[in-house]
Amino acid sequence: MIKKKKLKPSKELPSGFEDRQEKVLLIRDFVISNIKEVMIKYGFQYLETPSFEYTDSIGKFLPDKDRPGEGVFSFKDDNKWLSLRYDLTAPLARYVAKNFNEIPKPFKRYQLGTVWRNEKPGPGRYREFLQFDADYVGTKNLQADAELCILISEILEKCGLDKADYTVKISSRKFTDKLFEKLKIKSKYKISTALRALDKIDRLGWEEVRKLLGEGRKDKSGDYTEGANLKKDQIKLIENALDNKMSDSEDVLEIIKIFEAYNFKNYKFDPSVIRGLEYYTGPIFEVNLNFEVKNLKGKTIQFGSIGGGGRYDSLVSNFGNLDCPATGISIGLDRLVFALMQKKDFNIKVVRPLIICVFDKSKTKEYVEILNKLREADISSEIYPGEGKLKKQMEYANKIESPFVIFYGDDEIKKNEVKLRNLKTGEESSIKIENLVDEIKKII
RNA sequence: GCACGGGUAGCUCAGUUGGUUAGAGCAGCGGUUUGUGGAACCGAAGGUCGACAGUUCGAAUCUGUCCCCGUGUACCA
Repeated sequence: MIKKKKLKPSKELPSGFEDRQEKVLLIRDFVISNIKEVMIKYGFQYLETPSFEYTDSIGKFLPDKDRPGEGVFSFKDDNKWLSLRYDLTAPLARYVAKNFNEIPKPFKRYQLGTVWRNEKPGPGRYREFLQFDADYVGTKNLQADAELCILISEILEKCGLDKADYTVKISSRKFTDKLFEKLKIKSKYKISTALRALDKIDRLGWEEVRKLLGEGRKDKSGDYTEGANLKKDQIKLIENALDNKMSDSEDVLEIIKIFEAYNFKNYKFDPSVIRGLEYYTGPIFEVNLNFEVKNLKGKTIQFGSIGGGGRYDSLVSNFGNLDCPATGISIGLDRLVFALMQKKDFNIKVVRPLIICVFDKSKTKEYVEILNKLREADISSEIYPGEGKLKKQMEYANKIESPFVIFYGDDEIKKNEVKLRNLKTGEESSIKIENLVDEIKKII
């Protein structure tokens, strides 16, 4: 026999995927319950769509690639390409197109769901994450856009953030369209390169962005990025237009008016908000946090936005000849939770069971009697689920941070009582069986 | 994709100019009272040093290729 190397399965996670543990999940649940309350208050319907869609219905199809739409996870099923959704907006558009006659117009829905992106992960950026999405479909009324910004603020404040902790930035695709028109910049390449450069002002600053608008930029690792090759005076004019924090874009002005009617103040017009290039057609928004966020090693990181959105008046019409304007906003919940945990001390109560120690397996019936009394009173409890000596059972109780351990051995059974040990203080007390539930309810 | 850094025990890491059987701390397992945890002590166990090829009497260490991870940068509907 030839000895072959045993191939062990890898215990590593695919890059960009994470195990999420209880503490984080409980805070995420808290955020989700706040979201649901706010959405009900604002009159939205709850919707769920599947994780997979046909590839051509969730994004652009790239016919020259063997694998459709780089950036999504796809596989071929029965000769048709399927992909995991990369956001909740495209599936919504598909849903609206499919159910166009049945749904009310306007249609307001919210959705919570996992989305997947087949991209290189980075600090705080995963390839699988939970997204929250709220959309108004079938209305051009800019009150919808304004309400989205307001409702996001309400959610954030419900989660414990102050007004100073975040800013809703708004702009409009029309602002930059107008600007480039004025400067007679017509090349699509130049416009998209310039937009991407402007999107980086927050992170890189004007000095670097000027290079990206001009000839190009070399980053500190030595990598070179081609620039938009604009002329110096054009760059200057762009800079001036963006520094002048007043919008000349009608949709932005109207939204600001609506904000005033709602007495909503925590917004900022910021023309450097760009957000993707493809489907937004009008107002765009972005939600930024104003406090420092540290990574797991304690290093302060550029956290970027936790969410954003905008108006996409032509997305639904891609599915057919449907005239259907829409606007939406989304939040990356995992990122929000990560930041919230650093800002606020959540004393989320993690419930741990009381443990009934096992002295003798043949006494299981007696243990179960105690267990049933506790569980009937909704007290989290268990009979020690492993095997081993009392020492091991105590170590287990300690490790899972159980509040109390119950001893119900021969001595106690004879006296019709249990011994209760407080794992924090080490105190022990004897309690008659009939008083057990009441006594425990008192101290827990 | 591009650039730089890194892959040694379950985890965090050390390993000197290439030299016998590759080390530590923590965790885990057993014990120091078989009815008492969080501390301490003792003991045993745990690794084809990311993969493959090459140089060499000899490779965790040098060279090449590939894979994976991290950071920056680009892309991101």
